Order: sequence, then C-alpha cells, then structure tokens
Amino acid sequence: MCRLASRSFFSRDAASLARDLLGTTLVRTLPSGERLAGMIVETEAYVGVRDRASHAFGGRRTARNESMYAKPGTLYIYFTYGIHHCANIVCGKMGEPVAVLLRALRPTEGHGSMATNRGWGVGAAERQHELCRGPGNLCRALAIDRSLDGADLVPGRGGASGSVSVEIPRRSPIEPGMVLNGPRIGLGNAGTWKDRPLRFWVRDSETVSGRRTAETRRPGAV
DNA sequence: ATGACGATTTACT
DNA sequence: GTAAATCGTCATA
Repeated sequence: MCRLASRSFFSRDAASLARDLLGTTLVRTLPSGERLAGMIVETEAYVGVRDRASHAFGGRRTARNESMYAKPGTLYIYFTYGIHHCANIVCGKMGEPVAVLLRALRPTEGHGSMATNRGWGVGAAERQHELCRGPGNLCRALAIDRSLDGADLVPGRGGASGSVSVEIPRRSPIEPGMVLNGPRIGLGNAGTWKDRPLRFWVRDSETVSGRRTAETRRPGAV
C-alpha cells in the first residue's frame, strides 16, 4: 500500500519535492517503538544559495546549517525564537544547500502522544487538526529537536527503519487540483524572493497553517 | 564578550 | 490588528 521514500525521491529540486511531499506520510518512530505519523499537507521550498530567504543564502555555511549541505534525504532541524524547532528535508544535488520545510501534517497515528507532547490534557479530540499545524507545533508534537539534526530519512543497508522516515502511498490521496501554492510565510527582508510561490498546501485542509486562501497556480510552477 | 535577530506561536487590545 | 516570550547562533569587537 505504500513504500518508503528512497534516496532518489529526495534527489531533485526543492519546489518539485515540496509539491510531491503533499499526501505522503511523515513517520516518527520513538525509542519506545511507538509510531507518530501524519500526512504532509503544507510545505515550503528553499531553493539554494540564490534564495535570499534561505539560511544558506550566498553559500552561508555554519555549524547551525551544516546539515543543509548533507546528502538528499537528510533532516535539517533548526531552533528559532528561543522556543521552536523547525524540520526540513534536504534535497537537490549532493552538497547543494537545498531543502523543504515541513509546515503541517494531518495526524494519522499517535494522536494521544502528540497531544501529550503539545502539553494538552485529555479530550483533545476536537483539536486534532491543530496538533501538527505550523512548523514549530509539528516538531513539538512529533518530539523532533536538534538531536535529530543530520539524521537520514533513508534506511541504510541493514534495512532498519530510522527514527524518522517518509512513506509514499501507491495512490496519492491528493487530487492534482487540490494543491495550491503561494508566497512563503514569515520571511523578513527576502526582497523579490519573499513573493515567490514556493509554499505548497492542500486545499481545504483544516490542518494548514497561516492563510489558506491564497492564489492558485499551476502545481510545481515557480 | 556583547548585541541583534529569527523559515514562530500565543495571547491580548 | 499588535506584542511578548525566549535563547541559540552569528557577526562584530
């Protein structure tokens, strides 16, 4: 019914991956073996050294963003505002600092643990769509922090499933017409790059963060 | 050593 | 709509 995303799946440009991650499932396996998972419904592409909004703009390379230069399929986790972690999937060609930010999931497994991670009490059923809405909330719900920075989403030869992976259903649950895109969120002085339609989300998804009513464009267009 | 800032979230007017 | 929270990171000295 589904397959694990391979290295080649991640080895392509960020906008294309950001679009095609919609409808796939992000799986977080805890040390206890419990699975926390959700369908990806919102992403943003950070397309490389020329992207003024990227942490790697101009080839910037520091201890913090080192993982952006790792191989496709690597997790890049950063800490910001003194409070939140945000998760990216590195893509592009080997050594290129290109990545996709995961902004929201529709939870599918482990709702109870996610609620606990969010600091919620019991009876959170009516707020399930808020569990993983927004990049910071998503990380908190899935217990993702900098200890996972640099982790590989693609299993090694041993075949052991990693602590984070992406599962691709044989048939996408997302109809092509359900995908919208528009400008990325929360950018400062990114100049012209601020308005590029590099944010992708699923239409009508209650779990999408920020504005849900932006322009429609040809899926994958940049 | 120090200061400014942030790919956010939440609460409040 | 605006503001506060909060601290690791980076540039500057």
